[in-house]
Amino acid sequence: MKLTRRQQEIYQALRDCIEHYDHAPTYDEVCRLLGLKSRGSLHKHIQALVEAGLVEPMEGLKRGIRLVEQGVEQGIPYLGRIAAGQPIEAITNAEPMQVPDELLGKGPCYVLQVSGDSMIDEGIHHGDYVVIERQEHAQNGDIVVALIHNEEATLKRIEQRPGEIVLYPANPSMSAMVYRPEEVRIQGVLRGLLRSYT
Amino acid sequence: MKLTRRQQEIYQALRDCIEHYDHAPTYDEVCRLLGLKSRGSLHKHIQALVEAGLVEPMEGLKRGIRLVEQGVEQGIPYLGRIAAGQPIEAITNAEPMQVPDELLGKGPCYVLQVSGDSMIDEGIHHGDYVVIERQEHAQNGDIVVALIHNEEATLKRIEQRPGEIVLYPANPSMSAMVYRPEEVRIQGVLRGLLRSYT
DNA sequence: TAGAATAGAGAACAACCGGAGAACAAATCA
DNA sequence: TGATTTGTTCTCCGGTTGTTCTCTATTCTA
Repeated sequence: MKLTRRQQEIYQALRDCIEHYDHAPTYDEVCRLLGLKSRGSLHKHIQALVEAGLVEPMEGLKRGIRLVEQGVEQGIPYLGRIAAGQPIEAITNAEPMQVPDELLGKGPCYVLQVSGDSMIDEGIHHGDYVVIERQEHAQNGDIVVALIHNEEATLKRIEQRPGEIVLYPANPSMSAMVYRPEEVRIQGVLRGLLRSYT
Repeated sequence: MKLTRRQQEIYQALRDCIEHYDHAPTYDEVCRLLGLKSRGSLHKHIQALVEAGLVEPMEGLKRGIRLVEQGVEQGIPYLGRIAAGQPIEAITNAEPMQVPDELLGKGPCYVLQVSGDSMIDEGIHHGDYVVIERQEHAQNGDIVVALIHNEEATLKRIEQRPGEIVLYPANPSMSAMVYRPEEVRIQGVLRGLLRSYT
């Protein structure tokens, strides 16, 4: 979305205004500051800025005009290695990582680095980065991040049957594990994979 | 598309003008700056620049004259599937693809989609995207894009011996191929891999 | 030298932009 | 609660701005 000249002007004025004040200014205040006599006119401009992603839309609830924080290309949080034996939420040190849109799911995602070769037959190697969509349910056959006994996180293919959950590794030297449903928590579903050869 | 002398002049003036201003200038402003008295005259020149891809077309909207941003955040060119049997340079339809920095080499790179399962034991599957750094030499053991007999491009692990080049697939049902050095051209080295599970 | 290509002037036009203001509903205040 | 503020939606209007057109002058070329 490209801004017109007036929209740029107003965005600038808005930035200045918001630095000076420390509360979110109302339409009337901004109108007075810009010499506008009609809230309706301002509203059209603000609307354009909202669509351009520069101003927070106010869903009827909050009042005052707020700018969106310009978090420069945040990326997806990288949460460390999997098979490290702790729940995903527990990891706080989440530095962002740039991931192409094609590898993302629809919902919130995070990135883990794979440790071990338990999924080698699926082409998932030690050291690969996997993109995981955060969700607590999965379809049978999905590859999921599963937290077992609330302490060990692992990447496996899942099969959910009445009364039991089977986690299949993809490695001939390892065998499938069967759990009771309450022993396993799904923490996300595999959506993408990245590998660096350098 | 070739520009006339006047069109080049105007393009230069436009660049300067846009650096000075901080907003997109209107036709009238540029006319004044160039000493033109008619918008219509300028319009013809701008139109030529739009067709040359140097100025953004303004699709009926009135947002002033904007230059086309060159090269910023373009992404890596996606050149199509490998094993399609044609040299990489021959492909012209190169739409950009966003690739994380971690997967890039130092030099210019491109992206191919893998066709076939000849590298399955290396965890490279049919449909995966590979990031290739464009270079004509490789170290033994590298996975490279090799062009054979100037017509068939393929992704293989390379072993260069005196007088011969061996290309190893990573698939038990396929065997290594031996070529004379002049039969094989290296077109790039594997640097990264992307896979989507959606 | 005739004709084509290039440049500019100017008029006419339609679409867009920016603004005014009224009316309304929801949130907030007294 | 009732009154006021505040965001939203709507219509209307005038000026700006991009576009299109015709006409003319100049330069280049065959």
